[in-house]
Amino acid sequence: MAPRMSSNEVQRPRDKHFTTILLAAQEEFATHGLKGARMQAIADRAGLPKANVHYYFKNKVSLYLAVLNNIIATWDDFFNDVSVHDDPAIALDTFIRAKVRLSFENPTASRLFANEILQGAPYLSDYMSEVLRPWVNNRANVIEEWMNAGKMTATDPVLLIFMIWATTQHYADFQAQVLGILGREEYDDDLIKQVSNFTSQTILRGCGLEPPNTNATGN
Amino acid sequence: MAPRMSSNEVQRPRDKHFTTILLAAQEEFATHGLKGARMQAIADRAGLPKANVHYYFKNKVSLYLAVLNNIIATWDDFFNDVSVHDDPAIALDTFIRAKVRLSFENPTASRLFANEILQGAPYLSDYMSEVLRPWVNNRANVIEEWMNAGKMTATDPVLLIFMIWATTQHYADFQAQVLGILGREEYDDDLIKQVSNFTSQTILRGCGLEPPNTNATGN
DNA sequence: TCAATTCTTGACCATTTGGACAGGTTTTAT
DNA sequence: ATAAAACCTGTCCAAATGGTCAAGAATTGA
Repeated sequence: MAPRMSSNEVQRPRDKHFTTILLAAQEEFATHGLKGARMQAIADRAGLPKANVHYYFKNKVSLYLAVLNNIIATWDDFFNDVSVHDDPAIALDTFIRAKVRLSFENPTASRLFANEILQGAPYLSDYMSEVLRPWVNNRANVIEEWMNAGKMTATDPVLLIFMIWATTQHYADFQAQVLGILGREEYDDDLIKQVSNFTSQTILRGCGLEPPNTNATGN
Repeated sequence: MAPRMSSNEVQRPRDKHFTTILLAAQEEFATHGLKGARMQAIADRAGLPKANVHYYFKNKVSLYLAVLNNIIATWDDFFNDVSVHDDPAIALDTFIRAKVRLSFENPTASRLFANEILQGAPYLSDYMSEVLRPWVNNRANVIEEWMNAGKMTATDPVLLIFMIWATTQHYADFQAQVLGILGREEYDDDLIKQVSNFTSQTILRGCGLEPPNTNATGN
């Protein structure tokens, strides 16, 4: 899965192609899924002959897995560090805004995941049960303690996390629909701000929290 | 696209195969998208030889379009009939619950749409701009009048519709993820109820509305 | 009854697709 | 300098795939 490296594990300059292919594959897989993706299309996106792609990646599935792992490794969630002692309004507001920004600025990763999950998450079932599930439960506990402390309305914290994911990822996964309905050609900073504000305010209010001052936060 | 019919336009018994194929294709396209879907797989799902599928549908794209049109024709939205004179809390609650129910009980249609939009909605751009866009704007106007009348908090009504879509469809499109995180094998009525209540309550509160009594509505 | 129409399907074909590979070029280490 | 290692790619191939077709079976209308 990784390129052959010299014994001291230092990446060589040539291995930039490795990254190029990974990104090209991410785009192709994100729009067409595993079965729908074409190795030739990936090679074209990368600007390389197909045989060169096969030099770096044994076959389509291993390339797909490399892309998935690469995305997962990149994720470093804001919400990780939040604890009971933090202010829930600020924590959730920060989390939501970060997710919206990610959706607008790096939609392909989100789309690739969406595609994988639409197909029944055949290559992510382990990740789901062994990584994501514990993460969600852990974060849900923090939210629950906020609720127990009377800092916010008591509801299901897991469903709250689902709601935040759904609303924010929507702008990555359904970009074509959003743009079509808004009658726009592309996303711009104004829309990010608008969506961030709306989403944060509506969800926080929905949890019985007072949204932090919008003008003060500035994004 | 339609099967050959006798001159008086009455469907023959044999044309049940038409529907069978349409449903089989819907499942295959929902999980693998247009490019990823295999005609043989559709034939297998339908329990028919591939050549028979081609008797009813000229080629893959025309079958895909037939499925899309069939789904769109099926949709009859609760929220269509709502007007300014209705109570926003009841109208939105009803809308949200209907969408949740649809997501849980007929997820394939939602997934097929998700797949199409992930690919950039190449076969739905007309539908987006000529049907969905007017619909959204029209419904947004109703919501806006509620806001102007002080019946609910003033925010962006279009983004509110997006939020409702996103949160409800999430349970259809990301079923594999939801089940994986909840550690369940399948959806059940309890979860529908739980999700309906949570989603309705949180979004309504987020709009400054008092959610209708949960126990009274019964679903 | 019987001819016209509709439906069914095994066999087949052209193209696409994932992938192998050999022979060559470039880089690296000594 | 030179051998070893890493990298590149044109060419090829077997399998998969979308789609055709002709011959036959079933149904229909008169």
